[in-house]
Amino acid sequence: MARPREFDTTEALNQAMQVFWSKGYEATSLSDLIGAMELSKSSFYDTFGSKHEVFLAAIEHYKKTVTAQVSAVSTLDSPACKLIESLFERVVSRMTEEGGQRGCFLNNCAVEVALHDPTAAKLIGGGFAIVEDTFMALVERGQREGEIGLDKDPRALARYLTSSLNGLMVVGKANPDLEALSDGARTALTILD
Amino acid sequence: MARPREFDTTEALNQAMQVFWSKGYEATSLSDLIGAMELSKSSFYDTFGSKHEVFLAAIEHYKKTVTAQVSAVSTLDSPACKLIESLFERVVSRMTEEGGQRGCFLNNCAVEVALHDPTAAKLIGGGFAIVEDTFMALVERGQREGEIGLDKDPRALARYLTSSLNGLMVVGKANPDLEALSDGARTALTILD
DNA sequence: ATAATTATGGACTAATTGGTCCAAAATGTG
DNA sequence: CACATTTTGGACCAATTAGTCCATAATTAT
Repeated sequence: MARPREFDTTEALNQAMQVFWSKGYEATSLSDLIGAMELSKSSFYDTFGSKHEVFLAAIEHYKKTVTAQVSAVSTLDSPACKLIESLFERVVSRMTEEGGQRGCFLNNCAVEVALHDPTAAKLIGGGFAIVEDTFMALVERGQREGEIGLDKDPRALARYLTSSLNGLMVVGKANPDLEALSDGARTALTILD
Repeated sequence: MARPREFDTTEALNQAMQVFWSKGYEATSLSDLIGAMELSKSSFYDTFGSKHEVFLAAIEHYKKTVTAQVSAVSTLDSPACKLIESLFERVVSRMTEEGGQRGCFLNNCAVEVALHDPTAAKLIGGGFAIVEDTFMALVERGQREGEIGLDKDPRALARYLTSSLNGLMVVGKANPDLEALSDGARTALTILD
């Protein structure tokens, strides 16, 4: 029987990503996946191959959607520093709101699987690179527009911002405290002055 | 038969911690544990109760050993800034050396289980607090000794340093690149000047 | 040496894991 | 309507999961 014509592979992948994001790779079972993706086991293996392949596809999907959104921020025409600040603010408020403690999917994957899954590690590293490049573009713009001192190395600053942002999400997972995260974020951003 | 007199509960716990640290909670099986701990399944359940209880005990063990070492750094009598720098350097060099990509156990646990295991989350949060308090003590000493400006809020700075340090380890997991991590660390520390 | 204690290996669950396979059923096409 | 295609549910698989239990064996205390 032909798969119902309205079946949406991308949406299924999105659902898979949500599950992996919430539960982690190991803790996600096949029944979790086919439940969320709303397809049968046979179709699952037919279309996606294996749990691991879906996982890799989910990482890619995250990069194409969530990470791409971050990347899109750099095209807005507010002052660069404001945009950087807004990225940090968004993370802090997401981490402290009800049910927002999933953090960043790339982040979670990096910690859980990078060490034992080189294929995934490469994809994840690519995702971090997108974020880093976004920050670098913003820093360079900030320098062009005179907000950020020219003495600063854009690449180093971008690397710093990337790891700082991820640090907030990790610490926030164990202790999603608004004051602590705000302190961390605010202090991290003083470096731009 | 009495457990061989030389049996060392603390050492067994240490071995358990090593496994959890390397593989994560979900990916660690019971046979992994009893193999590393060198005891029988029956003794395992007899002495430790369950996989989950051993996990919690392993977190505590980490706090008592590794985290305590970090904490001990604050008692050394080098200049405070030097000590803070050395903590960052240590993380960067460990993350980039062969087989050092396990990162921080608390960090890994926070990401993998904090969301679904409140008991563990509390223990982990306590571990982060030890690190934060260590940084705060160092900052305050730095201020007393005139290295760090009095305009800075020690608590906020400590929170910042804690999340920065953890950020380096997360990013380093996916991409253990010496230059990238050094950039991140060096930039993070410029805030002390 | 004997008795009391205590840890052990291994048999045993019941459930779940990821994954395969196929006959049946639904669909698209002529 | 009939034919080919495609997806399905569900049976099935072997391996593994965390965890229990007990008769046996080793140790300690008397």
